[in-house]
Formats: sequence, structure tokens, C-alpha cells
Amino acid sequence: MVREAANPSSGHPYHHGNLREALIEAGVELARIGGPNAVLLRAASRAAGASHNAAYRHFANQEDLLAVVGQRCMSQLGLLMIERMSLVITRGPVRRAQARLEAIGRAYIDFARTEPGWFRTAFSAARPHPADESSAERAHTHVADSTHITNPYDVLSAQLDDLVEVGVLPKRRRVGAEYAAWSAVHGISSLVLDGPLRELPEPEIERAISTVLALIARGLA
Amino acid sequence: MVREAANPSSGHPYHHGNLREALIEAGVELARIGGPNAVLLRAASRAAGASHNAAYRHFANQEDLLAVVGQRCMSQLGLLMIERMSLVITRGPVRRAQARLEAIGRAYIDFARTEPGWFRTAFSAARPHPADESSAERAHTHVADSTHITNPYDVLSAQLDDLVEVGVLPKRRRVGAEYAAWSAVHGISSLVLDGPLRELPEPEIERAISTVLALIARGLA
DNA sequence: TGTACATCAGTGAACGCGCGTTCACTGATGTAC
DNA sequence: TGTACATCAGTGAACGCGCGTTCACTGATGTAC
Repeated sequence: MVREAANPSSGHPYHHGNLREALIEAGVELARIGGPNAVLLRAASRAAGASHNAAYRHFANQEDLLAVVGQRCMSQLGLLMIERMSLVITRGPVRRAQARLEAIGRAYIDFARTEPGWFRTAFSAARPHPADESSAERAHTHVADSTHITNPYDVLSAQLDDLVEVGVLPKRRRVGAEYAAWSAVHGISSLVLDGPLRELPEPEIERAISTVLALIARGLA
Repeated sequence: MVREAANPSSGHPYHHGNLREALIEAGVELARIGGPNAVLLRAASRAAGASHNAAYRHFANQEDLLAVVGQRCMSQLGLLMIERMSLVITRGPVRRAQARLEAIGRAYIDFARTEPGWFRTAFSAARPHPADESSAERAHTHVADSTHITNPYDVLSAQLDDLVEVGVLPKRRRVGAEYAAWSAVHGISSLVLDGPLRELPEPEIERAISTVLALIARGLA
């Protein structure tokens, strides 16, 4: 899919090669710094080195770009959750499953705090899943599939299944457990970021986080 | 403080009388419909029937107005919590205290769902408490104190104290209990509004809400 | 009680900005023959 | 292997919009005398 420049002598070729992906990546960077309000067609085009209306070849409008960028941000969150979870090597299946759930929760909160722009953008898109077509498109080329979307929900869900399997979470409580766990973790993240907890000194914030994670653990067991 | 028009014959007098309050109220209405991004100086001035830069007599800039409007939105939330709580007349101090906590939680979630613009605005202000001075100012006039700010945190806090008093919530768990309860309720609200739960059918959303409230009750007891 | 004057809440015009979006156009690509 | 042509990804200029903010100004108010 990546086309080579036909005229490599000039600064850049007339055809970008993969402008859609470049626009998305520029949008992700804009989101990182300025949140959803910063994901603008003109700004993204500028950053991608294209004229501002070339973007209309790839996105219907600004909202469309934002939706895809938001999806990528969500995926970033999912990736961090997976990474942190897989770092947990606690011995014993029960304790490991518990530790992994906590690691997932902490990853979520850390993501919100270290990447507030991404976090806000992930939860800002008016419409959620316009299904990034280029993902399927790329699947049968040999390009690394950088557009695969990792869904945080799936990561949490799998871990809760694990908790049932090792006998920590009673089967009858499995239904809806995602909502409860996710809500608590999402809530503390938002409140620390944009709510009244923002002003608290760091140790107190840390204590609030621990309290919430303990509530989840106790509530599920 | 409310000045009478010196020239009541013309449509409106040169001096508005209470433009600051009118601008805030216009801002609150804009927030209700369009969220924080809709709270604009020009739009608020227009709605208040004043020229767009009269606003600069009362607010340093747009962010300043938004901060005050956000505070009012937060207060609306607090008021609904109080109202719903006081409607609970369950018999028996223990069961009543529990029912009231749940009523507060449901009020919070209902507020987010029925007034999403206000909810988002309440949690959007970059700076939180620029202390609406007019509140103190009005205290010694005989005007109804419409500018008093009801803090949701205080409402929740008082109810948790009540739970300790009746013996439901162990004293050692009282510290930080606000964070846990608030996070869970705020989280489910946000997720239903802007997150992946938005797409769920109503009965499933209702079940998710119940699950979260049950988690809180179980986690605190 | 009357008057000069400081104060300040308003006005209207203007500037500059950056955006989304549309238009007519052009350069490069790939394919049918 | 060469060539005409359809396709389509890009370009640059332009339009219209609404915003925040500043400027010089004016009308009303209240107070010192």
C-alpha cells in the first residue's frame, strides 16, 4: 500500500503515499497535547505536511477524523493495560489473578494521569466505532498492522474470567462485574483529572486510589 | 443590589442592573444545551441582551465565566442530591441511612443522564473555585441567595457520617469512603454518557447501575 | 437642595485569528488496448 | 512495448463564520461640596 515517491528529487512527492495514516497519527499527537478540542482537520493536515483539504479524500469531516483518533487513544489505553498486566509474575494462580486485576486498574489510572489528552479524547468521540477500515485492508499486505484496535473492555473482561476460573470471583457475580470495576476505576481517574480531587496533595490522591482499588477487590470477592 | 431602571420607558435601560448574574444564568443555559464548549462570552452576552464586551466589566475573560458557570452546574447536582435524599422516608435509622445513600447515588447518575450538558460543564472548568464573590456580597442584602453553592461532596460526606453513626459503616473505613463511593458513581455516569456503555439497551444500563450501587453498598459495609 | 465631577457600566466598530468547507484545477498512476 | 485515457490524490484560492479581545467613546449614577 505504501507507494514510493515517483519524484524523489523534490522535497516530497505529489502523492503522499499514506496520507490517511499520517493524518491519524498527527491527530493522535494533537490529542495527546491538547485533548479532543485540538484534533482539527487543518492542524492535522499541516502536521502531516499536506494541504488542508487533502484530508477530505480520507475523512468525511472533522468529526470523522476525531472518531478514528479517539479509537486509537482507546487502544493506547488497552495496550498499557496489557503491558502492565503481563509484567505481574506473582506466584500462585489466585494471588496472581488478583494482582493482575489491580495492575490493570492502576494502568488505567496511570494512563489518565500521564496522558490526560489521550484519555479525554478516548472518551470524547460523539460516535464510537466507525470501524477503521484500513485495518482490514492492511491485514493482507505485509505491513505491520499498526492500526489494530485493542479494546480495554476485552482486557478487563478476560481478567475477570480468570478470577472466576481461580475461584476468587463467584460465578453469580461475574455478570456486570466489568461495569462495576470499570466504573470505579474510570471514576477515580476522572475525578483526579478534572474533579475536586485534582487539588489534593499527591499522598492523599494515592490513598484515594488505593481505597477505590480495595473497594473493587472487596466488592468482587 | 438590584438597581431599578432609571428610564423604564425605553425597551431596556442603559444599565442592565444585574448583568453579572444575567450573564451567568445565560451561561448556565448555554451549558445545559451545549456543554462547556458552548459557554462563550459573545453568546452569553447576546442571550443577556447586552453588547458582547459589556461582559468584560464582570469577567476577566471567557475562562473566568466558564469557571463560575461550572460551579453553578456543580451546585445543581448537589441540589438534586439533597432533594432526592430528603424524599427517602424509609423507617428505621439503619435502613433509612442506606436508602438515602443509594438515593444520592441515583440522583448523581440521573443528573448526568438528564442534564449531560450541566454534568460535563461541572467537571470541565480548568480552575475550580474562583469563589463567586457575589455570594458573600448578597448575604447581607435581602435578595434570595440564589448564588449559594451547594457542594455535592458535602452532601455525600454528611450521609457517610450518618452511616457511621447508625453503625453500618465501620469507623475505620470512613476515611476515604467519599472517594470510593464518589468514584464508582461518577464512573458509571461518565461511561453511560460518553463511554462504551452508551450503546447498551436501557435495561442493561439499568442493571449496570444497580451492580455499581450494590458494589458500593457491599464495599462499605 | 443644587451642581460639578469622578466613577463606572454600558455601547459600537474594528482587528485578527483559525477554523470548516467548497471550488476549479493539476499532477501522478495504472490500465485497456 | 507504447499510448490514450480514466481515475483519483493532491493543490491553492476563496468564502463565510463566530469567536476573543481591544479601542475610543457615551450614558447613568452617586457623592463631595
